[in-house]
Amino acid sequence: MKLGIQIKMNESLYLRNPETSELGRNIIKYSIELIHKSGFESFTFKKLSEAIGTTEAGVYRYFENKHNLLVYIVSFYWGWLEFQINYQTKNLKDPEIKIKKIIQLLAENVEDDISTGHIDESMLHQIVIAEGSKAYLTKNVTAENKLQFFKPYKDLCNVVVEIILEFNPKYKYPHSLASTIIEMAHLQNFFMNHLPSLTDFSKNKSVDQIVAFLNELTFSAIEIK
Amino acid sequence: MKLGIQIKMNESLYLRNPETSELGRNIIKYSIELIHKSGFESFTFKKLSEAIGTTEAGVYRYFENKHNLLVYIVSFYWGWLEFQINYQTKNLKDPEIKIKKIIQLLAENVEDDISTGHIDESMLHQIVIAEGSKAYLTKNVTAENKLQFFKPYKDLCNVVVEIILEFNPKYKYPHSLASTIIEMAHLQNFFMNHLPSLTDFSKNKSVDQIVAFLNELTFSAIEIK
DNA sequence: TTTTAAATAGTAGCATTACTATCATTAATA
DNA sequence: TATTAATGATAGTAATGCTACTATTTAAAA
Repeated sequence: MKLGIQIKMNESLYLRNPETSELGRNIIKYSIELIHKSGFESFTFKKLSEAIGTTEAGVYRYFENKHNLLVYIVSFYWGWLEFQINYQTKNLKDPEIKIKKIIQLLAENVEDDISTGHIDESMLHQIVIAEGSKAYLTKNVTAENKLQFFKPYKDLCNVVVEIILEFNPKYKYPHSLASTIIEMAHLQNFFMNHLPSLTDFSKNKSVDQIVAFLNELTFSAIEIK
Repeated sequence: MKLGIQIKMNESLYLRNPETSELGRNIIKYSIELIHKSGFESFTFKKLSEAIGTTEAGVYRYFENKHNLLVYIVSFYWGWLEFQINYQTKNLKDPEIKIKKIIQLLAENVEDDISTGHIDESMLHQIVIAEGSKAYLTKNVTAENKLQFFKPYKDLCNVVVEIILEFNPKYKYPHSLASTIIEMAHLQNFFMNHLPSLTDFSKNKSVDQIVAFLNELTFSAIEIK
């Protein structure tokens, strides 16, 4: 039996669970490829269905629209990342080491995780960097938030909050700092690669520099004076 | 003679300078209103032209597409904000006070600045919070960056960089910290209003808390040990 | 085994979006 | 007055986003 991570997805994200059929899994697989290759704006269900070898209507049976599909794959990423973080920090006692591990996992380039079969986490990571915030930057945030569209993101944020408070229970802004770390791990990566003058990392484009920046920023903020 | 701030816009953003005609100024004015009201995704040149009382083709004579129009109004905002920052910090000597002033100007709700006539800066501020990052989160960033689409943003970032280095010339990440402050001044505001559990500001929704968070974060990062 | 219903796939179409082209009219300028 | 530039009106095209309907396969019940 093959060992696989099972990430339970919010049912209101889809019309039919894409994990339950070959077509469904292909929708996820090829949408990741297409969005990665040409960006979310130029991505359409028409192009996706042609890539898969099905029809537009076939895709619409699984997802109401491309926005929900984006939220689905982004949510999958956050769920997967939370799993990685829990797995890789569960034996660590020192909250300082845990935070450093988390920052590294957030910022570092992902290698494809074979345990999830058809999903290429490395591509997914790139998508979340470039398109992730489009999941919540819409006029429907409030409605979608009520449907729990952003729960995986919030859950991840709360994992970070807990460890920040473990390090310094008196720190006043654990949630804002956690969301700052998560967002900046991605945004500084995007800037480094596309708008390097907004960062200090232009020389060799290594994520290690982002990790160093975030470590300094985080620990100088939460250290107990 | 009426005193007005003149913000020189990048010419490759438009086909015809919208500042030079009534129709052009209306395009800017009503696009800010419509994007503010219904969001950038649902904004179309058709709807805009109907709001103005012209035709779609009329709008297309000024802007190649709605993306360039978004970049135009977002750029205007950054240019306007840089002007405000320069104006309000020019007599300050102490870099600590300057940084605090900048953070306040970045995070605080903008009141409409009558000196720019048809442009409502308060609405514009809301748009930049919710839609601003869509200006650069595209597959064309590199090409658009070469055309200087993001220069006003970078210029503002550099203003912050200079003052950070004035405070602590040895600080290693002035650019990344500056872009973090700018992005977070907006994103924490968005989260506070729409996804409050990602922040620590849910109670009374005051931007003062964002200012306090960013001040602490910034000065703990750059203080000389 | 046949019948029948459920699930799934494919076809076709429509309204909107994102643009482009043409031509007449008006306003500004030489 | 002639010329140019800006606007307005109208039309058209291709792509997008989505829906309704029809055909086919599959699986359960008779």
